[in-house]
Amino acid sequence: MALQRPKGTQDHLPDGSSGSHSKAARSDTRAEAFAHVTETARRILTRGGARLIQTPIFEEADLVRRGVGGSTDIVRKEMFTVHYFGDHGGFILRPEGTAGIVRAYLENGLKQWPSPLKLWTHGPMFRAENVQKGRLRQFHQVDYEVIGVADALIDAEAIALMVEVVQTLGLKGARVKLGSIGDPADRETYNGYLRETFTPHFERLSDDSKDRLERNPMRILDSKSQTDQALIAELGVRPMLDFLGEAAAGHFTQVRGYLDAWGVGYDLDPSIVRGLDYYRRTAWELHHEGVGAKSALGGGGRYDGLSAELGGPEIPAVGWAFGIERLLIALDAEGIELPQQAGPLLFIAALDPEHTGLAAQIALQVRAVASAEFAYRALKPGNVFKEAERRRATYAALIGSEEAASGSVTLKHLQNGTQHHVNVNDLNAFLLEPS
RNA sequence: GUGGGUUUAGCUCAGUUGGUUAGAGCGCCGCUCUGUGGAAGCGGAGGCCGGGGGUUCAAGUCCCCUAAUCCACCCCA
Repeated sequence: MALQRPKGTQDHLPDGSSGSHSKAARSDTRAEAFAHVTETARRILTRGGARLIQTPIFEEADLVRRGVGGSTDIVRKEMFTVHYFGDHGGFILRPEGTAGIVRAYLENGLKQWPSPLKLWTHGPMFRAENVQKGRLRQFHQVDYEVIGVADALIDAEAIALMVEVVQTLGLKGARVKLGSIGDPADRETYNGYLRETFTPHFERLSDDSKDRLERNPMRILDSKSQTDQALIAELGVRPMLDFLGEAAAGHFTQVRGYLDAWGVGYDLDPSIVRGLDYYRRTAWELHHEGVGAKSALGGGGRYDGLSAELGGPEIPAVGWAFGIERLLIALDAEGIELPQQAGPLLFIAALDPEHTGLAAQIALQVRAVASAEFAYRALKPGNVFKEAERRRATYAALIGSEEAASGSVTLKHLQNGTQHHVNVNDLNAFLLEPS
């Protein structure tokens, strides 16, 4: 096929655009379902005081490398770089939202706003990954960040908000997996412990885990290899939570205390490892069985170290993001139908070509108070209703010579079948009456 | 980067052991229907069978390459 979108991208089409209303477009490409997710997130997050922020979808390469972390797969092999003529270090299509938001916070002096500053955004992210279920090269996230406060109360609020967004959309099967990766010193201690523990048994590790032992030993713990899991059990490997320092342990206890008190459910998961380097302490993922191999809808955590890493002052922060495509997959798996754009309140058509302009004029008049569409050409009476029905209109109106002469329309409510002659001057008011 | 499956109309799919002009359902357009919709009937448009190469008298069908897509590994949302 000559015309083909780039690998790992999707067109977001109007809902139902495959032709029939009974057969929806593919669940992961419905533009109106997407909009419903972001609108729901906006409503919930802004109620909590979050302000909308939008940052560029490309950033300086150096910002992304330092923000995400040089040891991550994202930086090692998944970046889309932007080249152009000129003497410059290059740009990168953003693989996640946090680094750009923290950059904007520092660059624009947002620290003078009341603290903590709660921000939210949504938009496309880019990773040069191989494609599979719920994994795209351009995907979309809803992103929430709270900058400026280190208190555990803020972590707990962030988790509660994330859960509220997906539950408000109707999702039932999502579970929070909660852990803590401690402070950097704690993690260093723990990684040392893991290396000491596994190195004598190096040959028994899977090939992937042999790699992990050097790069990121914590990854061994959630390996899918049965031999790895058997070895972990046999050695009685202790969890990260045992190695939390006093400060991190206290913080984690507080987070859990708030969630318990508020009735926000979660599963304690000591093997939680975040993919990005900047995380500290609280880390969590939101999982759902419907979304494929990795089952993660999204994740979040505290990243008190990022600001300094980017060259700013030490500023504590916590945030999360979820993938909109993955959320739609999960909703689809639960059979949840999201609302799509409603049809017009009025569809109006003329019976004769000389009145089509009048029909359009009336539609324009009605648009002052409601949605209205018109037929661009004259229709036979039967087809007026057929066309109105196809557009899912509430009312159909037709104009023949009698109506045109008397300045009225014949108006029919398509659901209950009631019909009236309404003067054009009274039409707007009539349409607004409850039917 | 690796392994496996798939690719025929807008969508979901048939297509015999290779053999004339490639089919169905839904959808789309029109007619029956010039003052009343959802139905039904009839008619129509729409395909270089993902792309390229090869075998053959003959390829949607067999072989090779390639792309996309789906599932999985690594890893992430």
